[in-house]
Amino acid sequence: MLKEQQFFTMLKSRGLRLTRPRRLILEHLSDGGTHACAESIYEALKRGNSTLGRATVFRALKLFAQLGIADETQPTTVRRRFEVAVGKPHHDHMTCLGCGAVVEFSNCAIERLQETEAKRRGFRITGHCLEVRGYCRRCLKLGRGRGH
Amino acid sequence: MLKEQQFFTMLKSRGLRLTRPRRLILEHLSDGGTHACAESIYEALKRGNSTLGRATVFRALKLFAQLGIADETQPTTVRRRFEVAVGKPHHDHMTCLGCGAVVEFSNCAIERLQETEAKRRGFRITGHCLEVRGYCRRCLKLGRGRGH
DNA sequence: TTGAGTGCAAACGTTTTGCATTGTG
DNA sequence: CACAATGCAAAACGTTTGCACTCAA
Repeated sequence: MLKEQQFFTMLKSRGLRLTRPRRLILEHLSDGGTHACAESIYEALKRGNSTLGRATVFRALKLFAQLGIADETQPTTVRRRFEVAVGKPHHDHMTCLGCGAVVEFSNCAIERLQETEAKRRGFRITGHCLEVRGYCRRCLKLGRGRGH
Repeated sequence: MLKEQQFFTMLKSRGLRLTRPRRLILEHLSDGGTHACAESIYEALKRGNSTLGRATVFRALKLFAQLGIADETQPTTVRRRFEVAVGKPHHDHMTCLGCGAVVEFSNCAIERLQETEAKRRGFRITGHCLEVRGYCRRCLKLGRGRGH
């Protein structure tokens, strides 16, 4: 669990400040347990803190993600993308957070393991999406994605 | 590859019609190769077909997905969700298309295989998201999710 | 000829941005 | 006291919807 002192240090080293909203939002994200969205955090905190703005929550979450304190549960869908589902070999994606490049890959063993997990739960799979996030070779060479 | 006659039959059996925009959009999705979004399809087709409307593309893509002709490449994110990334056990999701239920699971072997694929490509993983879509035990019992 | 499908524009819900104000370090 | 961060309102963005018109069967 992240201590407030650690948080303060992380911010300070980048010339950033530990403010009341940031403290509250991080606290809520930690305690709330499961995957929270900006709106639910906003609503929860707004009750006890009537001046909080939505934009602040969005800005804080983005910051936390950049600092590696928080992660997005699902990959960010900017625009919905579709592909023909008939007779096409499946593939997954590695998305580079540095340059946006998308590396495609496929691995049958992963698919088989998914199938195993699904069977165990009586779940019938019709499709899946695996998105790996991180930094590509080129960005790592350029020094991006070092501190995580 | 889906033949036009097949497409026509699929539509007709549901009282739907094979229209010029639908034919063009499906064609583009097939030929275009990679994951297309509504906007890119719209722009591409707009050039040769000046009366096409954006809404038509969105409606067609939704229809194709319902018919099983097309699949969404990424899971649909309504609101971005975040979780604390420090000292929390990772888990993935199985989402039921019948009732919306989310089944959580985790499998280290899958994670290791991802790592292997990443290493092979010089990619450094900072996170990932795996969403399996299909039908849960309960919905299957109720007869949902039978047709392919 | 009928009603499914379209194009347009306006509405929607989530996220971002501009800017004057606040408050941390 | 400087300037990072905020709250607000307006803009931006992808998507959906209402409606009169069109066109496939």
